[in-house]
Amino acid sequence: MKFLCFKILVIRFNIELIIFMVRKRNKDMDYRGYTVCEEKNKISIEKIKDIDLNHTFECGQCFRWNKNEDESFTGVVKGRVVNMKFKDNVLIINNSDFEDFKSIWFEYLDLGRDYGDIKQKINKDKVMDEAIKFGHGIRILKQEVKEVLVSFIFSANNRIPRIMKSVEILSDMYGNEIKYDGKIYHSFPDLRSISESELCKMQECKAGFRCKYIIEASKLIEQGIIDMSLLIKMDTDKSRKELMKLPGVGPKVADCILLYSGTKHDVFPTDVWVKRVMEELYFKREATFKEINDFSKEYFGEYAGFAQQYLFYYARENKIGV
DNA sequence: TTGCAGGGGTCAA
DNA sequence: TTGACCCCTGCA
Repeated sequence: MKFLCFKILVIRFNIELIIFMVRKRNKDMDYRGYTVCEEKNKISIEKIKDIDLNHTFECGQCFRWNKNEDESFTGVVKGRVVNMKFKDNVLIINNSDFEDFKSIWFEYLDLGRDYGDIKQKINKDKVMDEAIKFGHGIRILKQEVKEVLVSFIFSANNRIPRIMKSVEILSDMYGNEIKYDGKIYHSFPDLRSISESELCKMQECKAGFRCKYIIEASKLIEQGIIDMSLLIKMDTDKSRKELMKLPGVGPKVADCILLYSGTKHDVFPTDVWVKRVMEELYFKREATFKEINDFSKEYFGEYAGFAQQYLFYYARENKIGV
C-alpha cells in the first residue's frame, strides 16, 4: 500500500514537472501592443489586423518569399531564413524568437502602423473601395535598401518570375550560405561584393543589360558618391532625384526603392499596370505618367504609396486594361 | 520544332 | 520621342 502511494506521488510530481516545463518553455511576452508567444525556435503573434501573407508577399513588392504546399511562405530576410504562416488570426514565424520579433519582424511587417486608419483615409471612391477589399491584407514591407535597389533595377522591362530567378542566382553567387530545414539558402549579398563583380560573372544572373547597371550602381554607393542613408532626411522629390543619379534607376524604379524600403510613403510608382488602371478607372482616357503622378499626389497625398499598392495588386490580379 | 512578338523600364541619340 | 537592350514565354 505504502509503495502504491509512493508511486502515485512520483507520478503526480512528474506530471506537475512536465506542466511546469511546458509553461516555462512557452513564454508569453508583450511588445508594442502585441502578445508574442515564444516556443522552441518559433513565435506566434496574435491579433495582427490587416494582414494576409498571400497579399503581402505576392503583391509585387518583394522577390524572396516562396509559397509552400501548406500555404506557408519561406523567405530570406536580413541574413535569416524563416517560415511564416497566418492561420486563425495567428501569425506563426518558425526559426525565430522574441528578440527577432523586436529587432526585425515588427519593423519589417510594418506592425506599428494602423492600416485600418490608412484604408479609411484613401477609400475615397468606388474604385479604391474595390481595390482595398481585394487586397485587404497587403502590408508594405520595410526591406533592406540594397535589396530593393538591386531587385527593382532587375525589374525593368521584366516579369516577376524572372526577377525572382535573377535575385536568387545573385544571392547564390555572392551571399552567405544559410541552412534551414535540410535546404541551403543564401543571404542577399553586400553591395561591395556586387560592385567588385566582373560583368561576365554577373551575367550568370540572366539579367542581360541590367547587369551593368547593378554593378555601376553598387560602385557609386560603395564609393560614397550616393549616400542611401541620407534619403530619409530629404524631401520626397529630392530623394527621388538623388536615386535617379544611379544607372538603371528611372522615376518608377526610384519610387519603388523609396516605398518598399519604407523610406517614403507618399510616392506613387507608375508602371504600365498602374497606368492602365488609372486610365481605365479614373481618367477614362489615355494619360501621361506626369498626369497620373500629379493626380495621385493631389488625391491620395501622404498615403499615395498605399493607394498604389492596392490599385496595382487589384489591376494585375484582375488583368484590368489588358 | 522553329520563329517571332512582346513584356511591370531605362538610356542615349 | 523612339529604338535598343537581354531573356523568357506564349502562340502560330
